[in-house]
Amino acid sequence: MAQTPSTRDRLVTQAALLFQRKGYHGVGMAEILDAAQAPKGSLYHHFPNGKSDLALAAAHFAADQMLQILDASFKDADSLRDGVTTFCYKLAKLFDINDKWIGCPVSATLFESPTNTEFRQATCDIFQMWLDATVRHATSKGATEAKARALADALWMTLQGAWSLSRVRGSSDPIKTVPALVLRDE
Amino acid sequence: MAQTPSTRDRLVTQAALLFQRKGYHGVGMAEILDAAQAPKGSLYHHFPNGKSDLALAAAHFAADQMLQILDASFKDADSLRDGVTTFCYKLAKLFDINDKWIGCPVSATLFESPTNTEFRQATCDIFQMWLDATVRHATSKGATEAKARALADALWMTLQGAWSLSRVRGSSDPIKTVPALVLRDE
Amino acid sequence: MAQTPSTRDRLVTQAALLFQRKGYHGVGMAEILDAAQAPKGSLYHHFPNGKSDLALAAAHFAADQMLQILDASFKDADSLRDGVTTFCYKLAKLFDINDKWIGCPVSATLFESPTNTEFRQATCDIFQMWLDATVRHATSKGATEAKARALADALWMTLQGAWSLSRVRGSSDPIKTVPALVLRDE
Amino acid sequence: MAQTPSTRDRLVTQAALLFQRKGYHGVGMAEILDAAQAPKGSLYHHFPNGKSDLALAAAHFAADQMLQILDASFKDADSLRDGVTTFCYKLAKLFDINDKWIGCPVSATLFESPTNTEFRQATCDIFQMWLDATVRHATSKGATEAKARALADALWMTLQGAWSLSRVRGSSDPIKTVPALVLRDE
DNA sequence: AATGAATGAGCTTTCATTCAT
DNA sequence: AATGAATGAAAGCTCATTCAT
Repeated sequence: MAQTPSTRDRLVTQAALLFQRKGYHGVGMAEILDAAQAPKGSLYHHFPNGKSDLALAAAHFAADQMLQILDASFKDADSLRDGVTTFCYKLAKLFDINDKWIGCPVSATLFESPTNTEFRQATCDIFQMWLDATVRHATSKGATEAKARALADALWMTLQGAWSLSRVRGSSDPIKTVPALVLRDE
Repeated sequence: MAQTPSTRDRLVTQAALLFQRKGYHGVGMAEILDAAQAPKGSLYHHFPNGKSDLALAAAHFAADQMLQILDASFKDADSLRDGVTTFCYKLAKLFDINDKWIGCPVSATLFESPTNTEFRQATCDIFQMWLDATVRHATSKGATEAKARALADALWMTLQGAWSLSRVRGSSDPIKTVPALVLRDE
Repeated sequence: MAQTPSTRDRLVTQAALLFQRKGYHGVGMAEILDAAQAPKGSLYHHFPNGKSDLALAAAHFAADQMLQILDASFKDADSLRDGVTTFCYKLAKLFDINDKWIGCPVSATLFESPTNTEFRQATCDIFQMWLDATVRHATSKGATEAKARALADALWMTLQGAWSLSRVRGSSDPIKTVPALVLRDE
Repeated sequence: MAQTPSTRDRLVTQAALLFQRKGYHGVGMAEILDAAQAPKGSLYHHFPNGKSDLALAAAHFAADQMLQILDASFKDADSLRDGVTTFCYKLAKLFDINDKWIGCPVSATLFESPTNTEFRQATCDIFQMWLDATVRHATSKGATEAKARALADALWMTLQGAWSLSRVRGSSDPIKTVPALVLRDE
């Protein structure tokens, strides 16, 4: 049943991975096309605005993946603590199997320049989506609305920092310390 | 008494600023040369290895600046809480006067590609320098060695994330929440 | 029927001519692009490795031209002496109509540096191709295999030197003395 | 008694070697200065016209060396054949100890472009100097003036070609065949 | 939807040279 | 005689994009 992914899908998948590793300006179109095994000219059919369209699509794709990991982590969790911990350890594993060098798939992809408002807005929207989902999961595990919001904020901010530190140190340990840091009050 | 800075110094200063805003690959040599009012050919006299040498020098320069802000914040602080808070608010102000779009000056400058071990090592060294200084300040304000270490780790990791979030939101608020997050146990 | 040559063909032709006159390092890409009336970016579409790819293509193109001149010289020749003499005089004419400043199209193009093994191997292959063809023509005119080999060796070595001397003196006379030098035993 | 060579001498020696290996355009001033351990700014004191002056000095220096080898080869020679053979074998040895990649020190250094008349004239003068010396040695060994001239012409032309072929093949064998080729009539 | 050639602005870097000291 | 900083033109090459088919 496993179909060969379409050219468009391959482009998005590979772009997401590459941008996440080397940043928007660190990846060239040729590299993406090569990784996706896509012919040179076909890109602008799928993404009329070229690289920026592709980056946005890649960021949204990666954001959805992240959301799925979050949902899966909380689905079978017995507690808030359990859900957060599972989520962070899943991300730590993802980090390890990606050469210990991936960061937040969205900020790595969409931090392009101070003046790119389209990218900034998209990043903001995605972060809000993640925060909202986290709040939902936290309240479903018994947290108050206020506590859920505070936890979600702390979780995602700390995760951003943990990704940076993990890359620098070449170890997923910082990511694994996130639950302890954000759940101290529990 | 204020002397005109040397060409080399102007290059480092401007490069530090630009890399911090747009990342290593997001800044071209021409842009740096232009900002530093330096002629094209003179760069490779001071930095034989070109852009990468300049980026390393810029990162170390920015790292020292950060250290000075840290030292100044703790010098007149009455307590650990006071020092951390002053430090974060100084950074928040720095963020605001820089178009609300600067991140960690080191990771923005030296996150180039997974395989660049020289950059990764330099980043690691600078982070350690920051952590060591923070531990020193914390113990001098009465914290135990263990507590000082834990605080330093949490502070710098959370700061990394706060910078990201502040950029996304166009507001220094996330940076200002860092003290509360890392000092909850005090 | 004469079609406009393709961009690729124009690049190869002009590159062959320019390299032959000024050597690999003496010709810039801009000069070749200009001579071929080709836009800057198109070169790396046809020659992904840039200048070195183009030089190899140019050398092979020039080598084939040389082979055609050799074949034509021997085709209607009544004797070995006749073929060799016709060949050298054709080359002398070519030298004269090229500002009296062209050398061996292959060594001028591919003598780049001692460590460039790819260029050295290509040069070696082309020389062998010329030698083999010469041996074939010589035997077809009645020479023994051994004599044919000795003649081919002497011819091409002497020709190399004659080109050098002709350039220095600004006269095709040295080239015209080659038949006498290599056919003394006939 | 062995003095440290002057900066000027070191520049000429190293330039001669480098030009001979990589050609005039294949060697940069920085490379020469580095090889000669000479400070950047001092070159234009010794060679006001820069690279071209240095190349001319290097070519003349190498030409004199060649003349000394020629003289030494004929000084103790019992016959014309003996002198020519010794000379070629000395050159073959020189070729071998120089990574099997040196050519005529003069044409490699001074073949710059078709329009450089100063270089062309210098090359012509040096070749004439070599030819004259060879004629002198040949007549001193009993050859007639006419025979001596013919031999000198053949010797130097064949040598030029032999150097090319030796470089291509990475073997001094072609150089060693020169005596046989030019002395067939003896 | 797909293709490969074309495009020229832009990239980082190297060039031979000149300057003030 | 020597020095190292300065200089900008030019080097070879890559860029994201567009075009005709």
